[in-house]
Amino acid sequence: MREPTFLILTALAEEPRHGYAVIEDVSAMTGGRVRLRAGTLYAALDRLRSDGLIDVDREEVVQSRLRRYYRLTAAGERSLAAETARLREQAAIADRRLRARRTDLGGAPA
Amino acid sequence: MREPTFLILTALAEEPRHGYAVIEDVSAMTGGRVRLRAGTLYAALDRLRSDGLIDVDREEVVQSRLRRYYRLTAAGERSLAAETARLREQAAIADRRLRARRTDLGGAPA
DNA sequence: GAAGCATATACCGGTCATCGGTATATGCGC
DNA sequence: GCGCATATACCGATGACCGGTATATGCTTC
Repeated sequence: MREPTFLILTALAEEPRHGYAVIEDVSAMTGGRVRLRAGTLYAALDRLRSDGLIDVDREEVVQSRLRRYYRLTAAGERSLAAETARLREQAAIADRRLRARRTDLGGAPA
Repeated sequence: MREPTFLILTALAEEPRHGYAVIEDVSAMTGGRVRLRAGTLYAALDRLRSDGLIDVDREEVVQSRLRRYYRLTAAGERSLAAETARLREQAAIADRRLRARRTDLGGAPA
C-alpha cells in the first residue's frame, strides 16, 4: 500500500467523509505536505471500493451539490491496522539502526 | 519514498552491503514478506546513487565473483531519518483513530 | 453582474517505481 | 553434468500516482 492510499484510509478511519473532505483531512494530517490530486483520490476511492476496504456510507445534497460519503468497512479497518503495524515495525528497525550508527562514534565521513 | 526503497536504505544503514546481501537482509527484516526482485534492487541502487543517498563503498572479488558494496551517505542517513519520522507519525495517527473507533462502541457493522 | 474562488466529482494522458522474467557467470554438491 | 546458491544486470509490463482539465454551483468582491 502506498502513502496516498494509506492516508485516505486513515482519513476515513475517523469518520465517514466525502471526497473533498478526505483531501482536506489528509492535508491537515500531513501538515500540508500531501495535497491529494483529484485524479489520485477518485481513482483510489474506486479501487478501495472494489477491493471492499471502503463503501459508500450515504449521499447528501448540500447547496444542490452532491456529497458522497465513504466509510471504512470491517475489512478496511483490518487492512489499515495491519498496515499501521507494518509501518511501526519498519520505523522501529530503521530507528534502531540509525541510533546504533550515531553511537558507533560520529564516524565515517560519507 | 516507496517501501522497497525505504527497506534498501534501512539495510544499508546497518553496514555496507552488496546487492545480494541487501536482498537477504530485507527478506529477514520483513520476516520473508518482502523478496526484492533483482530488477527492483539494481534499478533502485542506481537511482539512489544518482540521488546521492548511497555510494559505492568498495568492491571485492570473492570466488572470482564481483561484490560491490554500497553504503549510506550523510544525505542518505538524513533522508532515512526523515522518512522514518514520517512513518512513525503516520502510524501514530492511524493508531489513535483505530483505537478511538474501537472505544466508540463495538459499533457499526461495516 | 461578472470575475474569481472554494467546493465537488470525474476523466485522461503521462510518468516512474516496482514486478516478473530472463541473461550471464561462477563455484559447490551430488 | 545437472541443479542450486550467489551475483550483477537488462527489459517489458503493470499500476498507482500526478498534473491538468472539464463540469457545475454558490459565495464574495468589485
